[in-house]
Amino acid sequence: MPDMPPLGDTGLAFVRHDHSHCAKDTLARADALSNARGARMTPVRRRTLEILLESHKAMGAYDVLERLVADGFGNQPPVAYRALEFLVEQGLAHRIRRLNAFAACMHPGEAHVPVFLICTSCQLVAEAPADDVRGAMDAAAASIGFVIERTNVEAVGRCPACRGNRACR
Amino acid sequence: MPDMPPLGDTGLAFVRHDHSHCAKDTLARADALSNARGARMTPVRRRTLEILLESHKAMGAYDVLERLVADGFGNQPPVAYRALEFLVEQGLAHRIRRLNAFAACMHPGEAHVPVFLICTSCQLVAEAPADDVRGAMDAAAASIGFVIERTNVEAVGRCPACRGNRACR
DNA sequence: GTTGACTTGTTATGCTATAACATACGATAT
DNA sequence: ATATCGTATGTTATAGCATAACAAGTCAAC
Ligand SMILES: [Zn+2]
Ligand SMILES: [Zn+2]
Ligand SMILES: [Zn+2]
Ligand SMILES: [Zn+2]
Repeated sequence: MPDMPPLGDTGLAFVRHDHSHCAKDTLARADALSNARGARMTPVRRRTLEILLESHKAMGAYDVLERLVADGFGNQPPVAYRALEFLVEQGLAHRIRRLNAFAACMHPGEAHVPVFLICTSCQLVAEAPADDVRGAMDAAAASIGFVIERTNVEAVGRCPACRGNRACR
Repeated sequence: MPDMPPLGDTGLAFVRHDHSHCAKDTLARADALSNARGARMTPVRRRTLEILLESHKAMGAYDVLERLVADGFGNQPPVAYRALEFLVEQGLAHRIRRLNAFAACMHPGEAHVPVFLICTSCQLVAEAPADDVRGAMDAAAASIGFVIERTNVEAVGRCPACRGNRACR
């Protein structure tokens, strides 16, 4: 694969790339990770992850549900919410609170602080590497004796492609 | 005021302090700011800010609404949402997405990147100063050509008081 | 006093999320 | 084998969050 970005594939979402390979690879890593942990990657859960991996956009639970229904799974909200909850717990997906939506994790198994860059034009969501963001937050918190357990760090703005295009996609 | 924290009152929410003074002062600054800008601080809007300022907790729109109703304002959701929207636009309140709730800004008029520390035990929310958090985010974004417009940075964890108490408050 | 911009009230609806219970499945132990 | 137990899924019902759209009131400028 000659014109793929290097392994530090930050912001891959905003770069033209072989997404089918990208998705397949991430799914494989997720499977391996689940196996190694003894977590049960059941059909609904795996299908839910596949659906999230179809694009670098975030999906609402009800959108995921629609897709699951089409595949013959139960058609009530808990079906989607439970599968998504499992994926989030396993670090295979992230919840994007700003969008009330979920996105597949592009770095499953790698220790990383998810920082999301959300393009307001094309709706793509990239997971940026920002370990120093977490460092800065820990420092600020520590200065007042607060101990951080979990974080949500999200930013909306415009991706390189959309800033280039007048009309955007 | 001898035992008040110094002006860099970060994490004030987690420190015992003269909150009535804290609230009155913040409200006064908000009023001044609105005046200076020609923004219309109408009765509902001002009352909404007062309600948010009653504590350092975040409040859901429907909780705010209940209070507004008790004061004789309209009792439909848009009444609360519109007032809250105004306050957020004017930088007098912040939306805490993780909680689907709103909190008064404790630094109105000061340029600041809101970083919220949310205690899972006592529900208090502090606005920490973390300009280097924004710096780190901008750097990460810039490295892939993304331009950040707005951010949500939130952390849940435990505040100093709650870590000290076995049973918490 | 009429116009026009803005604010508030009100109706109605849509979207997001979870509690609670029933059923099915799969592994383990007797 | 079959009883048992934990886990996963299906299903019903409801709770919680948010906004569109229109009507009615307010206020200042012309
Ligand atoms: Zn991809
Ligand atoms: Zn991730
Ligand atoms: Zn205070
Ligand atoms: Zn603030």
